[in-house]
Amino acid sequence: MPKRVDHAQRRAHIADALARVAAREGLHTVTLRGVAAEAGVSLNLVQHYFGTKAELMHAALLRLERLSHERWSARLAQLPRPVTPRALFEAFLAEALPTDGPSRDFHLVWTAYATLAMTDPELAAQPFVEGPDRLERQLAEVLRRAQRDGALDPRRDPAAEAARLLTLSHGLGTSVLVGQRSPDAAHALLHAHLDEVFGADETGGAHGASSE
Amino acid sequence: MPKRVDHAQRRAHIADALARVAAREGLHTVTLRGVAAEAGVSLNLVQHYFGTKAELMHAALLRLERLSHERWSARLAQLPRPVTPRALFEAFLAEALPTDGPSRDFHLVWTAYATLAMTDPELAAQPFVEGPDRLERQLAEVLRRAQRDGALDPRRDPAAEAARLLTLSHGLGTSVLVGQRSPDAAHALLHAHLDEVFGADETGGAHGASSE
DNA sequence: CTTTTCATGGTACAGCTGTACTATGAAAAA
DNA sequence: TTTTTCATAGTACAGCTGTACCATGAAAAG
Repeated sequence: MPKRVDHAQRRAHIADALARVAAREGLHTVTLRGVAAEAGVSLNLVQHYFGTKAELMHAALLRLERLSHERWSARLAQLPRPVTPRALFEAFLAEALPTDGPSRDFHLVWTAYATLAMTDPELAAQPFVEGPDRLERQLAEVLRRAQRDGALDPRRDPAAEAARLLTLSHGLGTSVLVGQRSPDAAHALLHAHLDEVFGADETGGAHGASSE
Repeated sequence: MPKRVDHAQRRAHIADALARVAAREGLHTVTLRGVAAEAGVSLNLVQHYFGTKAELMHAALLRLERLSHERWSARLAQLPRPVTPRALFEAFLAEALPTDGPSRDFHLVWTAYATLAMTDPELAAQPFVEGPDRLERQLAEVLRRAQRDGALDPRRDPAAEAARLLTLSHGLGTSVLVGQRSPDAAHALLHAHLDEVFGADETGGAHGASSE
């Protein structure tokens, strides 16, 4: 055998290059040559590790999903214990909104993929269904626990609240990406929503709906 | 002068053809030849009425926006008077979700355009900022009136509630388009949200969150 | 009737894209 | 050392895309 190369690493390197190009110029402008140039490799190398463009696109999507999942897990892991429901949802809110540059890039490309998947049946719609579904169940479970601990009004439906929060954050995310809302405004809105769900009406908390 | 032709009509015909192609196969697959074939005209005719592809794309977007605005106005106009806030929001909810085929097609293409606008600066992001902004102000005004009439808890912030409702409906719309949620489920969720905002908790209304 | 105007059609062309093919050189295996 | 294996590079090619150009015919204007 010859030079011995870590295939997974090479594929990740190229997939990341695709994500950068897509974030900068749009997913629809992605070409094999463009990705190769961004990755600093030859066109043939991209072909060698992915064969076809469709497979590259698919692999880059899977990588995006994996990285996103890992970021979320890492953020959860470094929450101060014990993890209060409110803290967990604050973490979610910080992760789900495109605030800083890298986060914005990720959400941009992810949204572009989702749009693609709406019409391209071969591009698996799985990530856009199973991913959110899993997150929704996870959040619903947290809410159920919060109810048992008395931190959430027992009259609320945990599943519905989880769905509403996820949907709201997603909608706010795209409104930020498109330039309708500032990240701060989105953050404030989602924060106010959490206040309402967790019943901060009477406590007079000085959270403020302004920036920061 | 020769044959006399209604330019606006020809342009609308071709723009509609673009929308159909985009709804069926994705906005990224749109080509001048494809649109021409869909419209049943020659390639040159598309060039003749739009000159460049960028202008065709732009014109089709403007037409989408105009048609959407007209649909919304028409739905508002045929509401039974006097228009109660709740009825108006029900109408909004019915218009904003991709339920039937045509509505799904519209939201699909609209979302694709929005995704494009996130990275293409020349494609005006205006429609995706000014449109929602105007709608948001409109809904906020309705909520303010509702507060004066005692139909809405005065402690609620009309602007924030309008933003939340719009964002929620948009998020639900994409979740339907991507296949995560059924139109009925989205409808039920938004309905429950309205119930909460308008305070239907204690009235015991039998609205039901099922498929109707 | 002539002439002009313009809607419509056909075709050509340069550029880019995905993909296939061939070559080379280095390192591991024999 | 010889052979094999594979990472990497270069190149070719057919297809499609946007755009420019030319042709034609009919209807309005003179």
